[in-house]
Amino acid sequence: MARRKDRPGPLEPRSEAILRAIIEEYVATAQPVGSQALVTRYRLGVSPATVRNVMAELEAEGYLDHPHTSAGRLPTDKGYRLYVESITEAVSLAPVEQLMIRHQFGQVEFASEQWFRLAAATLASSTHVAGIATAAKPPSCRVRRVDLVSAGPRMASLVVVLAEGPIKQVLLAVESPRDDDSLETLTRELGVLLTGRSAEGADRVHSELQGATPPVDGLLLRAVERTVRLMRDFDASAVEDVFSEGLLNVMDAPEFSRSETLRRVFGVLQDRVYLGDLMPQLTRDGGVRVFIGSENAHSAMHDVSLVLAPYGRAGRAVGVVGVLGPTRMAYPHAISTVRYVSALMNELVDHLYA
Amino acid sequence: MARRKDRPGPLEPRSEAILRAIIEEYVATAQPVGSQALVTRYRLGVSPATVRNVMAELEAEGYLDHPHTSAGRLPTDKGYRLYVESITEAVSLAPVEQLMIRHQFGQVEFASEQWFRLAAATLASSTHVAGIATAAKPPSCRVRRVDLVSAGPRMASLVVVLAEGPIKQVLLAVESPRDDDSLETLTRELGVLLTGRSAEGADRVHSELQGATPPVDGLLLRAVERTVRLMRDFDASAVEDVFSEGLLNVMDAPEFSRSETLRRVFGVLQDRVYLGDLMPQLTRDGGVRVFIGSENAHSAMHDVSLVLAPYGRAGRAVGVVGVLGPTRMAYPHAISTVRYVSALMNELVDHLYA
DNA sequence: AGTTAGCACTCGGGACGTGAGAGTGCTAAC
DNA sequence: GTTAGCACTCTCACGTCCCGAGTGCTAACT
Repeated sequence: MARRKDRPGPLEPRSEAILRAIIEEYVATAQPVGSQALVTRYRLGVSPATVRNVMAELEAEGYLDHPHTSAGRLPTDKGYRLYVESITEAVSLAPVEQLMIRHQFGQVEFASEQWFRLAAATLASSTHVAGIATAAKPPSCRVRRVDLVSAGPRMASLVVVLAEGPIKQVLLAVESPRDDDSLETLTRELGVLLTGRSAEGADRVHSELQGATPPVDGLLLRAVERTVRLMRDFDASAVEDVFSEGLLNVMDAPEFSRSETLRRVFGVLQDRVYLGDLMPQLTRDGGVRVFIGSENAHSAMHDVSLVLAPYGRAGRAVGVVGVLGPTRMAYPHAISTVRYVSALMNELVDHLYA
Repeated sequence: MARRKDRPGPLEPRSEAILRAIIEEYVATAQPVGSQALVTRYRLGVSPATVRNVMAELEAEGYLDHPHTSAGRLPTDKGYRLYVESITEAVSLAPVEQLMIRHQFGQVEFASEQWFRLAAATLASSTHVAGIATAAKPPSCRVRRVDLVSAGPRMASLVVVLAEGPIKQVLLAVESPRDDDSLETLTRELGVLLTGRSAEGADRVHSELQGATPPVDGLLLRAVERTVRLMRDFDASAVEDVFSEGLLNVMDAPEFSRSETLRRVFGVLQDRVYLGDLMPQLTRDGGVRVFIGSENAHSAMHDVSLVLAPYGRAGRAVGVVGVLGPTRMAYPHAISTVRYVSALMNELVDHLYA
């Protein structure tokens, strides 16, 4: 061997071509692939014996694995990683698919819950794995408007519209019945007190009201307090709602036909914290990021890969879209689809802030 | 046989006891159950041979089935139906479970999205099958409040608060930039025009505005038009959002370990129309209703059962809660849990309108 | 020196046969 | 009407066997 120096540096082109072929074959068949099958199916211009030698090397360097002696090879996470690195920039989505996706986005209310759901569904159907989308969320919020409306004899509904779009609603118990006029007055007072406030600002208002003499209306105070709480909650989380579609696609993969692992994966996914922790990485370099198997922080995710990209406007509203599938995933297509969808959503959001 | 008249009327008590035992055994084991196993495990006071005779009868009458000659029996949908009829009123939920469920409902915002999600999740975890809940929805809506707030240079967010709670939001494109004051004015006009209107009322307002001379502000007109549209959509659908949790629980059942059917089931479920069609039946007689396998209208649901109950206040806001699982389901527990949860939700909603 | 043909070896998995076990239906006795 | 007895059926688990795909190694080839 020429470069038997064991430097982990770049592989020889031939080795890389073989690794690539193995991965593509394995992704397609889910079967360990052997040297014979490879040379016949891919024009490699070398004999099976040579392929075997290369395979042995690749295995020694940790790119391939070997379920048992007389079985073919399959890629390790490290192997996938190398493969993904080599294709990330290259691939772009077929124009037909671009059109189909773009068309779908025209069908629903922009930036509504439907919109995010659609993003996830589109990714799912286009890649045949699970699609994920989080609602776009600004890093911090201000009160745009507050409304207190009656919701029954003993209940009032507090509606808080935050800058950049999101709306929050909670019910408040009303100890003594109020007529609509009284609520109207309270709404006006709330508006004066809270409009334009950040969470901290609202909190200061709350403190002042608490100490006020004479004491302010109890309902007013509680409304302010709830507003503060929901704003704090909002600021604290890095992502808003998580929408996922096509989780069943992943179930189809033979490696998951049954297992308990999938259920754990879904659990982790619904937990907004996990995606939230990824946000900084994603927004920092902006493009599509791939997390392969054991590269995922959470152990429940060690058998799946995530292909994620941020979208939105830094400082205004940002979210994540992407797909989740088995590590044995069609990365080129997944990456190009995610890239396209995120770019499209960027474009649409940009239009909003143009 | 005494009553060999073949009248489909009530079974002899002994036959029914045996059917009951078979169902309970089959639900527990998912294995066809044989006469021997039955007599040893349940004190039936008769010999296996007798049980076999009864089984043969039950099979002839369509309550049992027979995968192959030398296998045990398993219940048909008709068998489950009889069984369910015989237990529906009887069972009530264990006090411990009641407490646990009640406790959970104290943890989240009343009548929020979280609340419905919780109902589904509670049902799922308590019954180990999938839980379903739809958001409570009044049969028709009126405008409680309208707000138009800026959502970027070329966008405005239209927020419509409907009576009985629900809030709708859509984005409107703004052709020429508006300052906040101008939107404020529009909001006031919208309030005057729409507050208290039903969908029809709002539509009339829209018609009048359309013909008005001089023509009214284009954005105002569009805001009214969108309000009408979303109110119509709201009125048209019998159920609002459908929340489901624990779909994976169902996947665990051996009969579904893999199959395509489940995916179709989930698809149907997310389609609000299906549950919507059931609403009239559910609200009419108010209690828990069970739909077993082929009793379900949609063919995709022929392998699963639904246990559903309405909740809410007729004329105000109503929704559905329930569970979905394999026909081989622990009906007594499912029924009692659904009944309890729906009663609890009723209680909480009643409190609101007290 | 790298490449390749040849070859012995290893496993997994499908085909096959077999026996045990569970279950049935029928008949005849209780 | 119930039950014991029995012959029969079918599934399933288990062992055996063998084939084939695949490997690693060595020796020859370019």
